[in-house]
Amino acid sequence: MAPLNEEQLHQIRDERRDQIIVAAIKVFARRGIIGTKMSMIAAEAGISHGLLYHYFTSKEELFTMLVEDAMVGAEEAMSSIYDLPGSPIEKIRALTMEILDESGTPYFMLIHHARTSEGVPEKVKELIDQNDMDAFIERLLPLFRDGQQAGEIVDGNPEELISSYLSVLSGLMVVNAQGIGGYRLPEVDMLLRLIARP
Amino acid sequence: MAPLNEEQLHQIRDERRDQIIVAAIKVFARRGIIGTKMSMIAAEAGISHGLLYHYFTSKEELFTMLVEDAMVGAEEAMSSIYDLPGSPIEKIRALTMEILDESGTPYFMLIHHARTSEGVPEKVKELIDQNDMDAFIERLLPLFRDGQQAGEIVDGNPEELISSYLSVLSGLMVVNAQGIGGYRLPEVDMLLRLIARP
Amino acid sequence: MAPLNEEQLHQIRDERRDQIIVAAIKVFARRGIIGTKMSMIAAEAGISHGLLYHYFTSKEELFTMLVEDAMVGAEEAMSSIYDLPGSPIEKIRALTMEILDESGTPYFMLIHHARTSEGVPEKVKELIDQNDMDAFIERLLPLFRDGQQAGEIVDGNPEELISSYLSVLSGLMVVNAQGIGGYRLPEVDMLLRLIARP
Amino acid sequence: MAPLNEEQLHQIRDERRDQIIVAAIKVFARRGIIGTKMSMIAAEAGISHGLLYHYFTSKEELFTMLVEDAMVGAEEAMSSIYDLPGSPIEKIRALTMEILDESGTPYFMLIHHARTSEGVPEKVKELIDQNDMDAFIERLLPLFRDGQQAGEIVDGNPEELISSYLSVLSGLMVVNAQGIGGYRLPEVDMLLRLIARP
DNA sequence: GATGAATGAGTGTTCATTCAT
DNA sequence: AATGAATGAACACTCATTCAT
Repeated sequence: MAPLNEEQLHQIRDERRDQIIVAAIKVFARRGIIGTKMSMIAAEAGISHGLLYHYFTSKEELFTMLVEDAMVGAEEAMSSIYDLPGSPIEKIRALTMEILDESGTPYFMLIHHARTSEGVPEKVKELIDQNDMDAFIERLLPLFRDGQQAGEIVDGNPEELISSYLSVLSGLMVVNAQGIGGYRLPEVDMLLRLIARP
Repeated sequence: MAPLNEEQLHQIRDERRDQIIVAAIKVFARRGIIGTKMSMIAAEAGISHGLLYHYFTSKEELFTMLVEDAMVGAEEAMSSIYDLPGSPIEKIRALTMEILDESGTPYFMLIHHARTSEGVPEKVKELIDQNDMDAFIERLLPLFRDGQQAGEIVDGNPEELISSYLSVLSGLMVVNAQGIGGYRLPEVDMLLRLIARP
Repeated sequence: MAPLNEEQLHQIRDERRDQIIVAAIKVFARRGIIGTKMSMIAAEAGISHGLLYHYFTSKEELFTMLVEDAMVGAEEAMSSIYDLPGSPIEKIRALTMEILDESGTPYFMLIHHARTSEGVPEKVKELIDQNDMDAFIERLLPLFRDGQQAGEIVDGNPEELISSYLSVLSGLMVVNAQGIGGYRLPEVDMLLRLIARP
Repeated sequence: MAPLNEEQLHQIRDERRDQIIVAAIKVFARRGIIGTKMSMIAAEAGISHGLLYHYFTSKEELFTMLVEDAMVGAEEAMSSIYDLPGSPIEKIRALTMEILDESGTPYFMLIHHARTSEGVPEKVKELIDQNDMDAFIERLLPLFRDGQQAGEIVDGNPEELISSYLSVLSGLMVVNAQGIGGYRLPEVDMLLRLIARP
């Protein structure tokens, strides 16, 4: 009796959801939560604003979901480097390149906006504050320790090294995110000097 | 019945203007142009929101003026290091500390917001894009060249070095500006490794 | 391949229509025309909201039709008491119980909402206003006259007696309709004191 | 320095508040909380809708406040009859007339809507459910007991008598509230027969 | 100069209704 | 006939800006 079978329906829904998500990441990343109008997302996704609300209950919910996804994605990226071949410093080089790679930027922008904007549910901010940097440090600690023992990485408190290094990367992503120009993304080799032993 | 003479009135005007400017920098820097409500600035300045409009025609005008001032101020800071004693790298160290110093942050945040926000007249954005980084490079070029010749600074295209270095500093200011935590400001010595010869 | 013959289709149509009508009465009676969403009716009827529009052109049309039906039904109930045995006051007692009986309430609520809501076409309101009470008075007039002559009913203008009595009953239905509590449905004997000679 | 002194300001505020309250009661009473648009209240009060929000945070808050006020007012009306001269039944007659008087109707409509509508904060519904009828019964109990002892009021559980009687009055107000006609407000003497000993 | 009441354009969200399948 | 994705008009609420005092 059903005019569209279960599967077709499911497919449409998934397509639309993805359309919306892609559009939303793009707009949110550029403009933040306050600067983003639902109508912008709808326009970017090529649908009516009403349809957004078939898929997401509210702007807040949509943003929150994206941030959570972004955090999972960031952590996965962080973890994945252990599977890579090479010495610690080479792994860090690979990670650095992946982070600064254009495709990853929107996720970091999302997290940045989540941290600094107003309209974000307190719940999300706490989630980010607690999770974020500490979780990343946790992940990278073994790698940096190895690097220090191997003499590839400068001495000093490894937690501080990691958080400093990640802060630099985050900052670069934020200022570079909008292609609006002016800033320059340093070469990876330059960035590695922050932590690499000469 | 004439309660205030010309001069006193003038003085009040200037005082009020300054109050507003200080308050506006503070709020704009933290929240950006969209996230800032005129009422917030008024509250921060301790005046009524109506009075704002005696001094500035609009939110946009106020923001624009602050950005322009900030750019002048940043350039002055840049220039002033030539008056400092010490080797090139020591001057850069001093500049770095000044930039990252809390008091300077709002100006950079303003410029950052001007670059990335919507409500800003295109005219201002262009002004910033073209002026900003190039002007800074111009200023610092002699210093970096000296450093390279003295063997204190790594080889390579000095313009790229400068813009990379300033991009890192800008990024750090942006992610650190809100005291919201998570990020860590690296030590100056660590940052200097980006450009200093070992 | 012709899976259903004319008659079966017709039967389905009628069944669906009835499902919708029953559901709509229930929801409209409780929540009024504004408070009722088409999706509520669809859910109550166990069908999709899209299907509603195969059977009724609009919410307004559906509501209007129900009200008209309700008025016919109410008038029939009014008339039927003449077939009952017993003295006038006993007939009125029976009518009172039937009206206040839970099953009859939705119809009166519908009429009440039709009278007081906005979305209802003015045409329907007028219909109700003119028809409603006067038609009922017409129907009951012989009964009340008989009762007065038999000394069972208090003296006075019978039209006024009837409309007052019916107003009391209507009011009680309205305030009791939602089981939300607080109000109490008086005993029939108490209500009859409004018109019965002691 | 202040352009309008404290007192003038206060007066304006009070005037506006009252304007709004009067307008809101009128519109809410007629159309309920869902059927009432803020723009209707603004129009009725002769102000812009924006100004409503200088005085009340939200539609819900406005409605809630009115209901609370109405309940206080209703209780005061209830209590005041003890100050009246006359026998119990005469006091009840006076109360009945006051309740049914046109000026009191909006308050009861408000309470009615609060009880039956959807958009009402659960908090208010509970407040009403618990308070409302029981509080009224409490107030009137001594009076009805006196009346029964004096032989003016019929025998039977006085709480039930009171709640039945008040339910009848409430119902009449609801069906009569909109001047839309059809219904008839019974004479006080007729209503008193519900409880008065012949 | 100073205040805050007042306005209205703009944004998030809901829901009746349409339509491809 | 039946479904649910899709649209857009309507409404609550916010906030930059104006203006009487």
